[in-house]
Amino acid sequence: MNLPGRSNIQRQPALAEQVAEILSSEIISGAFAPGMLFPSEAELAQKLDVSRTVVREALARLKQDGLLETRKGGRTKVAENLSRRALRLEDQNDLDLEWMRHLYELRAIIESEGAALAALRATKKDLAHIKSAYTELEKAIAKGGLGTKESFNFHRAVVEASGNPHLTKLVDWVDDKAFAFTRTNNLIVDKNMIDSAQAEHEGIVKAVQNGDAAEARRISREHIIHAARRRGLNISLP
Amino acid sequence: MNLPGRSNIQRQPALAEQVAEILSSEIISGAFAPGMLFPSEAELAQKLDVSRTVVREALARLKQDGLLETRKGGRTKVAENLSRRALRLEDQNDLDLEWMRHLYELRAIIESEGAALAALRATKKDLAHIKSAYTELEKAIAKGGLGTKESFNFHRAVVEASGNPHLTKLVDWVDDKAFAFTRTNNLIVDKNMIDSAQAEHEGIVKAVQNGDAAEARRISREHIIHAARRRGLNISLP
DNA sequence: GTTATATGGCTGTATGACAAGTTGATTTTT
DNA sequence: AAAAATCAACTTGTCATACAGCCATATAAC
Repeated sequence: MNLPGRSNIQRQPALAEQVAEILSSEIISGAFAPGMLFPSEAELAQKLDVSRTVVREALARLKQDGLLETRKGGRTKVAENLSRRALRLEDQNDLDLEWMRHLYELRAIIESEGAALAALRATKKDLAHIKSAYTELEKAIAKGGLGTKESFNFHRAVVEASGNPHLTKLVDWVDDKAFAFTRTNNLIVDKNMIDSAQAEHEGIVKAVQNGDAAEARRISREHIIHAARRRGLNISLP
Repeated sequence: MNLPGRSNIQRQPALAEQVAEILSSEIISGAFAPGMLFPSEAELAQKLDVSRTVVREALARLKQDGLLETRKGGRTKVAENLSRRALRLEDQNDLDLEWMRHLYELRAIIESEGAALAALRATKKDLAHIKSAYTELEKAIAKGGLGTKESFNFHRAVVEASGNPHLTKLVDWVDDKAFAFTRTNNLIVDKNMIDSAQAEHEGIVKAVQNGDAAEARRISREHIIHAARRRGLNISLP
């Protein structure tokens, strides 16, 4: 017998989710212009042949994404400017290597610039935070662990020192996706890899401490490129 | 008489929105660990003293954000890895200058790196696209317009040539927010500003065309810094 | 012609009902 | 005693209905 495995059995997504998907792509594709009136819930329910409940839950999702705006009594409108909408990198399959390669490329860019800014702006508190995260990482490795979580915290501590909350949030987000990739891929690691990675971490700490932005950027960028390579992702940056 | 103006009258957000806000912050603050079971809809409805309908719409929003996962019959769980969640820079008031300053800083970083990559990777098609967008922008300015939309398209064309879809999407998103700021602030512009901006645009085109990544990066970065300064936002980058 | 006033339509909320699936304890079987 | 089948309680998904509150437009009154 050769069963397909639980995870490959396709479960029909909930109706509300399907409806949200449909309406969302309609809006994004431009079938509804910004500011335009949206069909009423009753009309949508009738056309899609679902209950108003389902339509409302779908609309709730679109509102959350900033695609629609509603007012009690008034009619639903497509958002005037979509600038408020959330950023979402369509969650491609985690195993899509090209997708991940581009993500690591982005990561190399924003983390290295974050490190450069950190070198210029890190307060004493920031620096203490970075060093503490570095120590934690070292401890985790000494214990024989991979230090995945600690590494994540170290990178976060560095970018936090950049003083730019948007950049911090972005790096946080991207790193989270990258680390998820590591988790799902059960990466084979040897002591060598970990040691060289840790050497790079140390280099970042020193550069930030010395206020050497260019060096912090350089090492950080190299570090991510190496990290990507360790995961079989080949990236090159100018 | 001194009325507060329509936009200052506070409208009570819908219950579902408030509930979503509450639950969302509970999760993000860590009160619910990833993978943890979430209270049932009935329980939430009772505790929050709202109907199950409201709870369900709130949950629909959280599901859209990738914070929760549900299965018919099974209990709702906090997402195991929050990596799928959407990125959202809490839409602070557009007039929060510090917020905008940081946004422009981020913009300078990612656009300049996008331009650098574009210089290395732009195909003939990409280049034609960039040039066409540049021409459109010139036309719009010649007509006496601000060319806001055309400028947006030009920047998008450049980053698209980077060949990195994530970076493209990110730049698109950030630019959209930045341009919204320009719109709402009714920027005072003089011919001088427009001309110097256009000169910088031309510089980017040439650098990309020549495959000069460093130059493309430099000009692009300067360009955004100037753009920010024209809007009264002072940023400095290493 | 301008100002009040109905009116129908829309979203927001609540309630009740049932289907379909999961979960964990209970019972049965081995 | 251990494994398997059963079952009952609970959970999410969906539908239907009802009504409150708000909005825009048509209608009536002045």
